[in-house]
Amino acid sequence: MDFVQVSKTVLFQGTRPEDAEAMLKCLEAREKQFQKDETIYYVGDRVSELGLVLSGSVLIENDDLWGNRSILDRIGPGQIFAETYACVPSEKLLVTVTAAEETEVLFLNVGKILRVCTNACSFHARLIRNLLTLSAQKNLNLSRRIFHTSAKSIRGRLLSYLSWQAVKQGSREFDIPFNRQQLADYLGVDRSAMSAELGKMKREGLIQVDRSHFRMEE
Amino acid sequence: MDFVQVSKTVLFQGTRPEDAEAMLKCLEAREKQFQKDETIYYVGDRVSELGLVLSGSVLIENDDLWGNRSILDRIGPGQIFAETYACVPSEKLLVTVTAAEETEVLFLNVGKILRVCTNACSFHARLIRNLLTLSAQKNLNLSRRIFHTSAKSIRGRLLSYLSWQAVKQGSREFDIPFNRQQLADYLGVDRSAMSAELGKMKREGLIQVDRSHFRMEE
DNA sequence: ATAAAACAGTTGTTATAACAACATAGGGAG
DNA sequence: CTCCCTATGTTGTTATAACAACTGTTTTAT
Repeated sequence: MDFVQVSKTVLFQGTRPEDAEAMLKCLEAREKQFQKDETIYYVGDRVSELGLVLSGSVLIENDDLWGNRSILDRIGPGQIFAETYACVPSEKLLVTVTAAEETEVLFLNVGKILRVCTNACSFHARLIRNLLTLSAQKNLNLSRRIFHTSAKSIRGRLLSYLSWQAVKQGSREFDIPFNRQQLADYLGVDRSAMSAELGKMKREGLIQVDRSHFRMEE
Repeated sequence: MDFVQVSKTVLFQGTRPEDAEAMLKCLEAREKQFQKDETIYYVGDRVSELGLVLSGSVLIENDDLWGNRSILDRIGPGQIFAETYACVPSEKLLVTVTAAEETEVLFLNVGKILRVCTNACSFHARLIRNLLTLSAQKNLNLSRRIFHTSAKSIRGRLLSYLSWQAVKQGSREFDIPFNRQQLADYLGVDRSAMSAELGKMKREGLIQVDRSHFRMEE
């Protein structure tokens, strides 16, 4: 395994490669390879290990009762998945995780991470801190999404999201990291209806739009 | 301060009162009292301390640009608030926190919790673990809410929520912890429209309902 | 340079939910 | 018991968004 690579992941950042190596031993991490479209975790599973993507990528998907699959997220190299469930092992997965391509995953038992290592492996603290930070950040992302989708109208949702972006980027003029379809999915609305609403807002002089570039008027 | 009480809070659970006492010293916790309606944290603030409610309760509210205030949550004795923001101190608060009544709050600096205590105060580990578990649980709650509100129709949202309750409670027949208004708020729909939809589903033989008691038919 | 694919905007129709206003039922308190 | 208050259900109207089908535009690949 490439410990330099591991030490640069979101979970291990701040550790040195040789520390990462020691930690993986101590944590009895196991590595596994998946073929494209292979399922890694099934909806309804209970899990106690988080997954760290070493190469390739995995899809977090919502397969509903009628067989419709919608993709919620894509996790690439250096990112982790299922960490929330692994922190609360009693909860069943609401999602399915599959390999988007040929993928190598490193599984880490969160229980072991949390238990203070008897070998006085001091890096656990760092790992736990990283985990907490990641969890908190995810939390904020989820809260924000709920926030921006709490308005009933498309316009309300757009204004909520765009105002936040303006504040965040510290300017009335800014770019957003979504195309139209992605923004519509994020806000939970129909793309064409959203497009129409953006057009109306433009005509009313509320905003200026060009592709992913926006400007909020007074 | 009552250390027995503190040791029983969500954050300190699993510690002994005498440990809690040592930890509070070590963490330089500060206690503060608020009058009813006094603001504790303002929207837009950046914070590095989480709040532990010792007595009374606080409201987490969303005050929008037009002055409408909607209450997102109420945090009572033994519960914590602003912990997510305190874990990511660069993020501005999306909400305002006010005292719902006369309230005592203990403020704890998360940075200090995360830094390993030089006094080899071993209880930090416990605290951090509790914090991580709380964060993960909150995460799951938020994810679930997004899940249940991702359907476009009222019926879809109801089925998503009710099916989940049935699975969670391991029975087609179960009670939910909401009244109609609360459920409507949770699902982000109009109460009367939801009531109508429940009636229709009842007539179609999909469900049986009596107050907060539900039964899902095959 | 051209074809193909992805992206974005437009329009008309239809389905659906919000909203408002009211009706009814339940559950205390006296 | 009956009055009151709250929770819940009902209905009709209106506003709004979804949906489908299409056009035009930009990007990418060859």
